[in-house]
Amino acid sequence: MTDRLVNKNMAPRTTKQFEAIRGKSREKIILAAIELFSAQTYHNTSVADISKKAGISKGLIYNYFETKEDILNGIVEYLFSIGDQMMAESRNDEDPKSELRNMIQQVFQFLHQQAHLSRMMIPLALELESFQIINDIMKKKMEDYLGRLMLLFKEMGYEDPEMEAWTLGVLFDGVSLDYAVIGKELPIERIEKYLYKKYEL
Amino acid sequence: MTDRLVNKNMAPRTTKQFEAIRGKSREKIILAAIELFSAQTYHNTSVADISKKAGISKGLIYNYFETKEDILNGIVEYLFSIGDQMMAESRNDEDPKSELRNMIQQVFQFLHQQAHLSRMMIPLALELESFQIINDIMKKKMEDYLGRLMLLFKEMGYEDPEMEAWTLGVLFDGVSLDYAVIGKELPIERIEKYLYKKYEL
Amino acid sequence: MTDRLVNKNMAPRTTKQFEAIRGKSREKIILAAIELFSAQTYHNTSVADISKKAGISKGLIYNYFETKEDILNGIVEYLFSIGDQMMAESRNDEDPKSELRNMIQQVFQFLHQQAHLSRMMIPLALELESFQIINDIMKKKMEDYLGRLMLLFKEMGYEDPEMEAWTLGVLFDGVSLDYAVIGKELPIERIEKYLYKKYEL
Amino acid sequence: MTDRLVNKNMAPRTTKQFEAIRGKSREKIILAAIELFSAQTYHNTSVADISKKAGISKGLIYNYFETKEDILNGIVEYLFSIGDQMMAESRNDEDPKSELRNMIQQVFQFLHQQAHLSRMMIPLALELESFQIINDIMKKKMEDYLGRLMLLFKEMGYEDPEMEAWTLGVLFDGVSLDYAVIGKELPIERIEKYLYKKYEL
DNA sequence: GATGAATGAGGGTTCATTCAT
DNA sequence: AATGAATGAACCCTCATTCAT
Repeated sequence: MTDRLVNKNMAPRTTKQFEAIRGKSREKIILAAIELFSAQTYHNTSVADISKKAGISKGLIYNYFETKEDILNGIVEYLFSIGDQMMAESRNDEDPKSELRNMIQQVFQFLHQQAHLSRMMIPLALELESFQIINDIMKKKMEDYLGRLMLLFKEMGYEDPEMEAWTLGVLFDGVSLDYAVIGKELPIERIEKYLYKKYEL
Repeated sequence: MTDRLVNKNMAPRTTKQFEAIRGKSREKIILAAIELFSAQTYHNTSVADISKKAGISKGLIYNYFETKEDILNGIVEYLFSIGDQMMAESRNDEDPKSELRNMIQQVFQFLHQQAHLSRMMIPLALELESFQIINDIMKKKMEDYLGRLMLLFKEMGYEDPEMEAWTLGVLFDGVSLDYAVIGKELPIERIEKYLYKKYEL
Repeated sequence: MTDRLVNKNMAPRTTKQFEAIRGKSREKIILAAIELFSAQTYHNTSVADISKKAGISKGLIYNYFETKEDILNGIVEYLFSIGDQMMAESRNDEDPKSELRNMIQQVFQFLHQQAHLSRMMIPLALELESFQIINDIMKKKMEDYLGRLMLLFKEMGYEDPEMEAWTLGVLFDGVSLDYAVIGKELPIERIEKYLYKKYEL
Repeated sequence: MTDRLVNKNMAPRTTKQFEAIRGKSREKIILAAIELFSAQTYHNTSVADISKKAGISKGLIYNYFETKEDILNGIVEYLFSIGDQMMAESRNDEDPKSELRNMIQQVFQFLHQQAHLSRMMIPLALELESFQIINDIMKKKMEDYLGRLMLLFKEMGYEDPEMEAWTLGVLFDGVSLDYAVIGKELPIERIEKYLYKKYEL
């Protein structure tokens, strides 16, 4: 009789084991929720739908999230933890032009790969009162992003770097929205190239 | 001869009168729905809410609209009937520069006055499957709009009028989205001026 | 074609008609709830149970009561409107002895006929925090009742009318509790007679 | 010779040790349950609440009790084992007057110190069908108690000792109920004194 | 055209209980 | 003996829609 067998029959799981289980279940729920919220809206997705897609019971979701809305918080955290990583990677301080190029490239890459996320996040961003917490986080991130753009335009010698940054930021949001709405009919590749040319990158 | 006697003999007029009454309740419903959907989302607004705000009974709504979703069609029709009017007025063929200026001005004026409409329409545009009809209409309008812009940029001698038009169109959508989300913190006046300067209008 | 037939096919119900309908449904719900709460506790009775016993749909209950708890308020109001009537009738100012006799008689009559109401109200009275509103009403009624008893004992020349009143009031509650718990095994008739003898009524 | 070695060879002692451990967890559960049921009702207390307050896991509770309801049986047993002890102590056969005084004193002392227990037990006693077992035990105890009172009143020469006993017993229950409901606003000290005076103790 | 009572499916959430470890 | 993740039935409540009047 090995230790493992003894353990199996007599001892409760260790804290570490429980944590591993919890992590896995949590992620299953978040991934299922992202998929469904993107495809059919937060409001048109029931907790039962999520549990079904995640392959778990309805009740278990409330072992990990306090409310359905709380799942959104989980998603936002999850996405930003990925997003932050991505942004950090793009920050090569060589020169402003190549960094700006990187930033633009990243936005369009993101659209190509994760268009469904915009489809999920935009409507939520618009429900101001309901999801204030999410909005606060997004506003903070946006400011960071804009500040960075402004700095780059300043270094590149633009006359009005602030408005230049705003316009580009707004354009990014426009591209996200339009791509989410009309999809492939939006010529994102050509828009991307047009931007490189415009900023001489 | 009283109205009532006339009614007895002249069916067409009666029908018209009915339509006038119908029209009044219909419009009340649409206006109430616009207000509520803008302020608190389609999904967070109940049919009872609409009837209360419109000052009519819940049941009456189903005399004019088959379902709650059908009210959306009504709203879209209503808005476009106004929008077309607006657009026609801006079309002064004098010269492309003043027309472009008019178009930009109109977009920003609309934001100032009707920001809540974006807050309502954007999420709906994103619920692709549910509101395909709305989407089709919007796509058509968008094409008209883009075509017009392209023509103007061509007349103004731009190198790549197609992308120039797309970029401006996308930027308009970005401004709408961002203004709907962050409101007054978006410097729309300065963005507007920046555009006039950029296109030398 | 009579007026009635015309009415039937064309006009909405009058306000009065609606009120009549509402009154009937409301009472059906309250009576069903009293029966069920008495027999199996507030907590062991579901809203579905009530609707089933009342012969209506689950949803309709929320047309008349905001929450399940609100049904309790309705019950308390309903019972007190009956109770007040009863108490008013017993108040014959001839002489204190006959009035006290009436009051005692009433308590015991009530027990005989409505023992199940104690079974419902006592547990609720004990859930202090949850049903504060109900408790407030009951405390007020209790004070009135005690005040009345005190006055009677004073008029009857008792040495310590205040404690005499308290003791009798407490005894009433004890009888209610014990009768609710052990039922017929409590010799209420003999207790009643014993009280008449004790107070020489 | 260490304890562990002893265990290997002496099964009975091992069992005892296990029971000691079992006992500890069992008691922890019961004490936690009493505290919670008193403060917030049986129905408003979850098994999770109990396990948290007891400082053990949810699952462990089901090693000691078959169901949540079964915990109630445990509580009743526990309380009566204490109650019996208390009652035995009060039984000083010197003379009936001092014993009656002792009994009254004990009831009021109990109220002062353990009012929360009434708040827990009374609603449970009223849920007849669910907790029949508990009720049976209580009825038995009640009879013993009443029998004792009757004897005392007989020895003290009262005309109708049976009704005298019932009235006092009922009054005790009324005091318990009212104290549980209105708390300090019930003048229990004065009621207690009033009883001593009434029975000339 | 107009009313609002009535329905019933479905939504979010809780919780006693089980079970692998 | 002990843990807590997992289950699933049940609960309260909402709301689009219907219908008698």
